[in-house]
Amino acid sequence: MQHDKPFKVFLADDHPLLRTGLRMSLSQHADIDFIGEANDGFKAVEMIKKNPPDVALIDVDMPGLSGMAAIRLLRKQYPDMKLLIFSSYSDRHYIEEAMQAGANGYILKSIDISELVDVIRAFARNEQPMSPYLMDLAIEWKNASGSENTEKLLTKREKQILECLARGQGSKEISDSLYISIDTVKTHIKNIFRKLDVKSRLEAVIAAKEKHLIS
Amino acid sequence: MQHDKPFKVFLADDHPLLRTGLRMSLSQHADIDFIGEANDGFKAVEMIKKNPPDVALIDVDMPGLSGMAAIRLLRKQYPDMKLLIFSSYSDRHYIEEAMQAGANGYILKSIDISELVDVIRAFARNEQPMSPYLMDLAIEWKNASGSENTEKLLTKREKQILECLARGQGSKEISDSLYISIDTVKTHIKNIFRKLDVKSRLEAVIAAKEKHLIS
DNA sequence: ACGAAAATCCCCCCTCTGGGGTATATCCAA
DNA sequence: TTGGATATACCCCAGAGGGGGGATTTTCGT
Repeated sequence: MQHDKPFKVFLADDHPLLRTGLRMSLSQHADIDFIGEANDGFKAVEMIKKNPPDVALIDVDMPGLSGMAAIRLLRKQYPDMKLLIFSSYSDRHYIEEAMQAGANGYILKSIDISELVDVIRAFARNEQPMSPYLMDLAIEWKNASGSENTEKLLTKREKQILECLARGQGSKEISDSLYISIDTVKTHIKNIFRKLDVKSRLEAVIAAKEKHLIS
Repeated sequence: MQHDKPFKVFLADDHPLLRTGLRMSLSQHADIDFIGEANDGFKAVEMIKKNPPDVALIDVDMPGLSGMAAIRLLRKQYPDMKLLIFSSYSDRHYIEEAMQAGANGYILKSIDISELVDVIRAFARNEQPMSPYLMDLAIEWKNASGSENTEKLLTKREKQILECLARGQGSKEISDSLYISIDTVKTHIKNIFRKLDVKSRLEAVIAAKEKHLIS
């Protein structure tokens, strides 16, 4: 491997200290070339298009364009680029969302630097060092058509009403703000309950938040 | 200032890359001595007690002991140490909680490195470079007795029942799980509503989450 | 030991919620 | 074009939720 060209690595993260940390850490490895960094999703996409890396580490939580959205954009244009989500949280739903957006991996920021370097190398070499957990998830989606499970579960109107519920609005308030009958609101809510398998507004909001159907 | 002893700076954060970034960045400044780092609140408190710094940057979101809790512990023992919360989010309630816990400042991780160095220097020199926003908040607490507003607003039992509400439990379920009458539960809930100035369980949970009274 | 705060329980009353139907107009894809 | 999904609206009804009291015991700080 030492005789190949160095891997080109890019980082998108809005924390200057963290970018410095990676820049410094990777500069000690001759087989890795840290070609650039950005502090938001838009700049990341722009820079990556000008100078495409082999591996891109992309933070989920950035101002402007989020990491997820950036990956969705990049994946269309670069089917083979290694796009790795770089996140603070091991939330199951984030991981699922990332993989569905087209990420090749999901890396926690609490990772040790030496391990991170190994992971970057492995991805660059096409070794796909996925954790067993991520493997399980990937398999789940392949057969269970998981995307529809939460994407198309609720209709637009139902999602809209769910947002109202999450704000604590009552049926009357919702019917007033949407200019529909209170009975219609109740019907929608009943359907939401059935689809989410819950028995109260509060449970519905909790379930929806867990499934990232709402803010 | 160049003739004084270097400022001793400590960092607690669970992201190795970020720690490396700060270590590297501060190593270029002769007037700053980066004396140590920890990846969780417990280790941070322990290390700080062994070798107290002048300025400690403490991440809010760490495994084990949180940054807020660590600051509460440290503040008791070191009234003059500059304890700075280091956070990704500019959530108003986080900031309030941090200041109430005894933090001297609240620094966003998106800060530029040069600016961060300036802020650390300013705090070490006792200059208190607070943002106008933080100043306003500080003044609010001084006269409005803000600490009691959310700290002692709800009794233990009420907080406990609020937790149950946040899980979506109904009055009957709560009365069963706490071995009290359903009327008592309803009384507590009525008191919670009055104190939080809301009219429904859902609103209560939303308000409580905003005020960080519950998870 | 005292008084205040907290926790417990009960009453009445009315509205809202949640579950069960049924029905119609619309729209979209097969 | 035809059937399924969607959005709309209505009915009934039991039970939970929410607002107003009042009362007792327990806990806790001074």
